[in-house]
Amino acid sequence: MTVTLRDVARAADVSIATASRALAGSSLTNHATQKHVIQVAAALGYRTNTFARALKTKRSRLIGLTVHNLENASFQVLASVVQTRMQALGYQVILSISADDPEQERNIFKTLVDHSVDGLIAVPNGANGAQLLAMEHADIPVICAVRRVEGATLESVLAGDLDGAYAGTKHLLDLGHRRIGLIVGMSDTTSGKERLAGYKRALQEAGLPIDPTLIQAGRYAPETGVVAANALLSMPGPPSALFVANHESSLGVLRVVSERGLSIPDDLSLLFYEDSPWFEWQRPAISVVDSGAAEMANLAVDRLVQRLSGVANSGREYRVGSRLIQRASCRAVEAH
Amino acid sequence: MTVTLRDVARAADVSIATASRALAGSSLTNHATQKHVIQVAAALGYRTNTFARALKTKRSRLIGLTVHNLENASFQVLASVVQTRMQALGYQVILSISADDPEQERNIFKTLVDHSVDGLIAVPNGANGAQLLAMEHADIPVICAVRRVEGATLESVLAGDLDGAYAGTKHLLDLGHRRIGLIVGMSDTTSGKERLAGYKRALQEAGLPIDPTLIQAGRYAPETGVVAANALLSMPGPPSALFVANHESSLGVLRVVSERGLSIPDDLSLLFYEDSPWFEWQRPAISVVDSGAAEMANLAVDRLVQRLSGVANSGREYRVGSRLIQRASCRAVEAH
DNA sequence: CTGTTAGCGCTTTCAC
DNA sequence: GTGAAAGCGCTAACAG
Repeated sequence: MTVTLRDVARAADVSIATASRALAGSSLTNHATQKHVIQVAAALGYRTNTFARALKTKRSRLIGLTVHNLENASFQVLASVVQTRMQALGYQVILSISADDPEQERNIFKTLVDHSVDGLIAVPNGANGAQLLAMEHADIPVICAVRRVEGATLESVLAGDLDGAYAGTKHLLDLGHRRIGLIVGMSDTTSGKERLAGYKRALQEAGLPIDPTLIQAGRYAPETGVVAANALLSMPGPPSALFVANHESSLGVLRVVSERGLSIPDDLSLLFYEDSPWFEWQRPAISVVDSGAAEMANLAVDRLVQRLSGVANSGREYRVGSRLIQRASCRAVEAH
Repeated sequence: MTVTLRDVARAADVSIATASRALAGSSLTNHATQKHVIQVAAALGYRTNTFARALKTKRSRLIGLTVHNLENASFQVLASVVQTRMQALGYQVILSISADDPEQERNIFKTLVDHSVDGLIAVPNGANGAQLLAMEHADIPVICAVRRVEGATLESVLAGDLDGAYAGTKHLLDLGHRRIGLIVGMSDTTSGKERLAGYKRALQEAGLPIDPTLIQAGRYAPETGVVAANALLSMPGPPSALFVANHESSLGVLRVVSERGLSIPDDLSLLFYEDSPWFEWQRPAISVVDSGAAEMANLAVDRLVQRLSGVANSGREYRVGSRLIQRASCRAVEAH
């Protein structure tokens, strides 16, 4: 039924080994033979059996991609870019969604190893570093994207979160805001920690005290936004600006703003983190610290491709600079 | 290095065949042997080689998933649901992005066959029906989702687009709108055609003429929205409501509305199609005809699971009913 | 430059 | 119930 290499060899009147070589375009020089074999193979509709090949060569031409979810705009971009570019290079990508859950992630990695992926691009949870290191040890290159694993010598492509949060906070400060609410990720994540640090640095540089009640850290989820925004906005001396450095929570914040009938930026200035196409066409358009998702994705692919071609693990961290994009959701206020 | 079945067999002091059976939990009855083998395997850290198994059994435990893009909220949901549920069933999903391009899609299908996927859930372009049929012929179940392929006997899980567009249009009509601009997909797509039909039917039932200048069909892309909205809004007698039944173009429409400084719903009523989390928290919140992406995704998985378990191709079309969700972007106007 | 040969690790008849 | 043995389709020595 399916046509095998043997059929091709027979039809082309060469040995099975020659057929294999011809199709692989290897050290073989005889153009005539090669051309002939290729032609015959095409005529027969031959397609090489990926399993037989993988069983022999131990490479699958499959790569793994793990993200927390597909709601986050950065992860959407990552998934699109990785799949499109790797496909063009002859790799297929196995997509997995970890929900940022250590145990699910553990299973995912195990399964990916079972499927002998040739490489992995992962937005890691942070708790399964040993497993990732074991993959590297087994010669499966791993590139961490967006998040990294503390203490593991893994190549990581990250955003310039500290600088980004600093720039965002400074922007708000320059506009005259003095009480700036921060909604951020948990401090057990790279981005949560760094963005918080950037916020604090900007405040300190401005000689302002850090008011812990103005800082709300939570999971990367919409609910975090509603809880945090409500807490912040219900304070006795509520902030005049909200810096939402927790992308998933943006939706929740928008909801609270809407429910409270707040007018942006008159009643409240809003600055988000990680751009999304929707932010630009909100009314008003929402200013944002863009973390460069597409650039990170491309860099991650570049690194993986390098590693796949044999380059050793640099163990290095790459950073893509953040950019403040001013739109219409932040207004200047009288400093008091 | 890697521990194989043979190692397990040796360590458990049984034949390799017995080991295989024990692990597979097959017709073997001797519980003792089985338990022992399983224990030994676990102790050794044995993991079955998927390629060797696939080479032998011709099933890969891999399924393909093809979507046009990951910007469309429905496709995000589809991808999330399919990957999460199939993973739980022990399948991995190979994600591919076709960009709605027939040629790319052709290659994707070919590659998926090369990787011997056990099944496929596809948002088809429509032009590669023969290939899909060939897959079915090769015993690879194919489930079309969101879109179908004209004239091919493939199971398809679709939205109730005609009824949805009818309900949406009727809603606008009931609100008193008489000139309703429609932005829709091309008529060579199921959804484009059906939504247009629903729109027309509602108009006809209301005894209103169909003004072709009020209908803008285009690709599923943001640009379509800007071109179409500009065309519609620049007309001598512009529509008082826009029914954007082309999800990808919503972004473009929002942009035009924003650029023109139009106030929603005072200057213009807006009704979108296919819900997105962002629509709810726009200001104003945008009314929408929700096509039930999650329900479609789940149904598609259900169907695939059935087919995978041996159920024959029903060749049937399944429809998930649409639902009108009224929010704040449509207002009543004086009928004239 | 090309053919012969030996498996990759597993499942699955077929005997016992 | 369990073992022996035959490959699945391919690649990669190793000869020639």
